[in-house]
Amino acid sequence: MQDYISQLNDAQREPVLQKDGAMIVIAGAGSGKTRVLTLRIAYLMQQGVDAFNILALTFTNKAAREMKKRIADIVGQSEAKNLWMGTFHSVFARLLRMEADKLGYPSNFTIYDSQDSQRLVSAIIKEMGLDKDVYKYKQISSRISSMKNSLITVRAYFNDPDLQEADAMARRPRFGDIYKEYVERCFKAGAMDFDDLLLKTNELLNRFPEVLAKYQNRFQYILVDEYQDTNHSQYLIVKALSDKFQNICVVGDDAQSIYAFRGANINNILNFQRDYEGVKAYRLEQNYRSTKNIVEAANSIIDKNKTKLDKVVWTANNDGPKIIVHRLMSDAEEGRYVAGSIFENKMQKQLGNDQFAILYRTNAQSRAMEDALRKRDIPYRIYGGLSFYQRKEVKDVLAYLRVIVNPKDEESLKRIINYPARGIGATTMDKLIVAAKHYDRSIFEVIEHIDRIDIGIASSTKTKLKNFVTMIKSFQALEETQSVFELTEYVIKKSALINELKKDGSQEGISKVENIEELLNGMRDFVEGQKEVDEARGSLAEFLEDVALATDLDNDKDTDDRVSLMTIHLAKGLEFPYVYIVGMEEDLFPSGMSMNTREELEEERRLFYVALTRAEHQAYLTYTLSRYRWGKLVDAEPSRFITEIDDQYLEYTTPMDDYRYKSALTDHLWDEPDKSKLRQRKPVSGKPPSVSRPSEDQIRKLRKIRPSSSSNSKLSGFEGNLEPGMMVSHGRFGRGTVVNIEGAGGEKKAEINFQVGGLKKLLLRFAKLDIIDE
DNA sequence: CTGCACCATTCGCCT
DNA sequence: AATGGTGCAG
Repeated sequence: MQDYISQLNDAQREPVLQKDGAMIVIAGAGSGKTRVLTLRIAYLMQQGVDAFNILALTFTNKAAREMKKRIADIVGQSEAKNLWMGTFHSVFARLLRMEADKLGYPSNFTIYDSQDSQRLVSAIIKEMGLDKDVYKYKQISSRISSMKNSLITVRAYFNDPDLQEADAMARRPRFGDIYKEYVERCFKAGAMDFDDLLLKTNELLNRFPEVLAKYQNRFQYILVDEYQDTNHSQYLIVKALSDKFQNICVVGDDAQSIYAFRGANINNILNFQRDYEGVKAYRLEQNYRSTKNIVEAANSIIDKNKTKLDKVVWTANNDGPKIIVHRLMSDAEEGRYVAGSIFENKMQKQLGNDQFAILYRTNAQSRAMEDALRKRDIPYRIYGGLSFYQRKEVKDVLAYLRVIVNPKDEESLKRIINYPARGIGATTMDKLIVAAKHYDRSIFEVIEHIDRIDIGIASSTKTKLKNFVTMIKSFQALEETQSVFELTEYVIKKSALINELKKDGSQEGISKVENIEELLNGMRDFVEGQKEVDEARGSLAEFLEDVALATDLDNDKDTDDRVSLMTIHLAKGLEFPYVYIVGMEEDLFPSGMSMNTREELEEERRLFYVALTRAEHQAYLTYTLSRYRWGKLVDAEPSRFITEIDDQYLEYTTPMDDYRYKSALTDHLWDEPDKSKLRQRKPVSGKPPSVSRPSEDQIRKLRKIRPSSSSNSKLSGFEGNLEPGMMVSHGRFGRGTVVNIEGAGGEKKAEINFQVGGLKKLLLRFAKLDIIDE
């Protein structure tokens, strides 16, 4: 243990050795935060803290597994096994299963993925007879999701005139009714969606003080990784659980906050110091990952953002090569260039494929890269996109399994009740849904008692329904004795699902059968793996939960030597010697949908920062002048992010005359004044930055100490904005404390706890507030 | 009820 | 480009 600790630098060592209390570690990219987290946990255990009393929340399950392994190396496998470690979603799914009955849920509740949620919303809109062009199910579903992430329950929604008015203005006055029906249907189906896993945890902890106490006592030490990407719901869970002991350590980097679109609130990290007593703040600023050139280029990018904590990442590494900027005519050419460059680098430097990553903003961009890599016979692996478990044929098999575990699962039942076709069509389903609503039962229960009710279903159809139920029940009986693998093999045969697929001899059909075989192989591994790990039975329910919450990164086959292709979001936390960031174009990166507000643009910029800082040795930026989008060829122009990098770190490798030629075809490029620098080729020399650690004086100069109205805000970074924790005064309500800020622009609202009037939510557009300095 | 064919829609990042 | 919904013939 001492060996490990002595290998840390001073900044890393301090947070590892501080056993108790609240602390925040602001960790720059590549500064060794995983090491700090790992060693901190190991150190805690060595100091006598029981593994059972430690909760560590990580960003991916893979990160949790790896950390656990490293901890096991230090403190021993048998101890490390008892740690609660995983993503928010998987940890609290596990907790909810143990306490489900308190919330009226079965412990074998189903987890709806976003597709399930969307299908249900879509069905509800249809059933309610609403216009599907006005009520778009994806939009509605995502609004429900953001409600839940902000802990706005159906009741809270109907208690908030502002929200209802907003929906009325958006011409969807029935949103609340859809939301209500959706929640009820999920409950009746014994299903929780992703957001419920957090929302229901909050509900559990709020409604049952004894449950809260139990877990507060259990989780005496809490660690949260990637704290900058927690949403309000997650924030409250952490707050509640850590409230008693206040031994909380959060780690993160505000500059890498890239999940606002799914409710992450960067203020959680910016304001952490106000949430706990005597918070110790640590900064990890030395980057061990990348060359000086990359680190400083990345700094020059993030410097353009206003919302950030003050921190200066530096490195003692070599300068390294400049970032290559290369322009191409089309996305296909971009693919060829990247594949060619990878090929050359491999040959010249004798590198493996796994030294390279291609990063893009959207999954759709992977296609051109794939084609080019295939032509060059370069092995690659795509992460993300349509994940294996979301493919139709795989989901169908899983739907059978889900119905076996939880017959109330409406979405799965609807998927399989007539697949393969067994004469139970839409008309019958409609009747069943109406009946289910009428009797307040699940559809499956209605079918079970189909003989005893008259809902106008022909007796021949009733027989078919009864056969279906009998089949499912026979599967259920088998679940007791058979492994997941054996059961599934039986199910796909007996349900005739596999025959249905085998009938289709097309290329597609064959690949579907192969996918199901792969699923079965995965199950076999799961069964074996569970046997090895501990005596957990490897039950069907556990398998389904793993599958529901698995990210594509979790299925690590990273032993094989392949080029990695993924979105920048997925790349967070990873590193590669050579990184190609493709599609550096306006409207794509930054995304056209994120250029409306400063906040959105800053998030895109952080995303670019994340992308660039994945590179250890060399980064390439490519952009094209035209690209296929939505099946059409559209013009493109270089991303503003290229020009935002300080020129001294870049090398433009595209010949100028070439550019001029193409630009004549796209005249508007000449009109953009600040694109002019793209036409210059920079001299290769450029002054190399100093090698030593910057002096305190330099750091002070580099850090932008920003004025802040609050005195305890060493880490605050906002300019003149209203923030939680501030004291304000209002003409009518008097003095109060800002509890929360939500929304943006004209919709921006502050939740304020007034000393006299209590909690109020005010639209900043209207509210006349004065900030009171302490 | 089934299956096919065509039309329309949508098109970000993720658990 | 790809998926999902709708309409029609059997």
